[in-house]
Amino acid sequence: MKTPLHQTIRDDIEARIKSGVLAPGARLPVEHEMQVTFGCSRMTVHKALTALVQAGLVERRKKAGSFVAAPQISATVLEIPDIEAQARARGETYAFRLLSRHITDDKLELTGVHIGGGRPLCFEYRTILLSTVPSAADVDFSTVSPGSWLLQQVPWSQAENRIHAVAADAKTADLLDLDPGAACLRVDRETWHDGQVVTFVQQTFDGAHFHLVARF
Amino acid sequence: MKTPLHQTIRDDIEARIKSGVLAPGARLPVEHEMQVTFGCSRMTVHKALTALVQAGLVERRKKAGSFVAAPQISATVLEIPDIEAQARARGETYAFRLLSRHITDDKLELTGVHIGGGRPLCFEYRTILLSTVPSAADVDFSTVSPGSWLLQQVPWSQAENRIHAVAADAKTADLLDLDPGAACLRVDRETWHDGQVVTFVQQTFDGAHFHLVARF
DNA sequence: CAGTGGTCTAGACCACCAG
DNA sequence: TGGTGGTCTAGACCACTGA
Repeated sequence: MKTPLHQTIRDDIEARIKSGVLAPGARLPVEHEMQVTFGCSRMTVHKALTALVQAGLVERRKKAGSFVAAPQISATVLEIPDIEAQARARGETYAFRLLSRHITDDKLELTGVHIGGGRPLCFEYRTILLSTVPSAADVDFSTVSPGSWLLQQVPWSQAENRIHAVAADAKTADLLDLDPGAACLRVDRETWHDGQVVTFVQQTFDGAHFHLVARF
Repeated sequence: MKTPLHQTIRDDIEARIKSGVLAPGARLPVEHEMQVTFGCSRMTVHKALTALVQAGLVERRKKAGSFVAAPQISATVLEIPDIEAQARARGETYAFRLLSRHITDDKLELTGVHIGGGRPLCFEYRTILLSTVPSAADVDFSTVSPGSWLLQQVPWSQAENRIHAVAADAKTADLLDLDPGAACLRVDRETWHDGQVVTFVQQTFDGAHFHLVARF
């Protein structure tokens, strides 16, 4: 048997929940019982149940027991696109074309267009906080995409993405080769590191040719 | 000490990664060493490291060791809105107004508007597969939102969400009290249960007053 | 081949909290 | 207050895989 025992137990219970045999609110056997039915130690049962808790399928309360959790759509995993990686994955060329560069106070402001396969994919407006990333002032972003540069400079930051639908203004429409007023998907991402804001970026995509996918 | 030891270990390593003391690619001590430095059993160290692997901060390879993972923007957690719950959370009244109901073959087609605080929040077009949920044919959705009804009927399904930006057509604009052509955020969600499609829903939101948030 | 992580055991003590 | 889950131990064997 190459599949771990705790995985087998997890799958067994998960199948019973997803098939509806165990309805939401139903009580599961206590660890001591399952230890007997599966013929293993309590730790192994516990590991399986802990995984189910983290998956959101089970809720556990001391003294009360373990219960099938109430279903919830709320939390899904969203794949935020790495524009460069996506373009290259399609076998297309990729380039970042810098449009403007401006320094005010301690902020570096950039605008540019991500180009894949010769076509404009995304308009980007970005500010980089020089107080957090001073070296950004000396980088030539006409050859390097600021996104990938920052990813290497400031690892393991936290980010918040806000997803909007906006009408393309004249400038954006021109750059993305759209009709003015066309519906666009805009992703605003603020990135933090160690409590300090690193960068804020607005990325605007053609709504007709771009969408985000989130799976549960 | 009320915080678990494995949590302490996890936090310790996580802090060193996020502060940059441990850069991406850096090798972590082997479990046997950490067991000594933290003065605990190997299982406890293992539990902490396993949690870090699941969080995507650490990668582990047998014989090679444990390494700080390369940062990745790609995977974030998106909070798919429960329209009714959100409205009620704001202290507003909520209602679902059924606009049309139509049965073709084995599909039930519905359109309706989610209304919160007296204002239209979202236009919804939905198909429910009667072969999967036969009882849906007999439900009066003029009093019950089909989304919440289905959530109770078919627990623990899987879903895929696609997020688009679209221009409001005349009908949608009228229903949502928008100008025709206004940019709207549209969430298409297909729901599965046990390999069978349960429902497909298109929800259209006013882009000016609605956005999605995804945190990492 | 040997170092490393993955898994598992058979116990133990404790905090919590519903009955 | 006793049942339940949360945690932890000090071992053990094994699978994998990189040096």
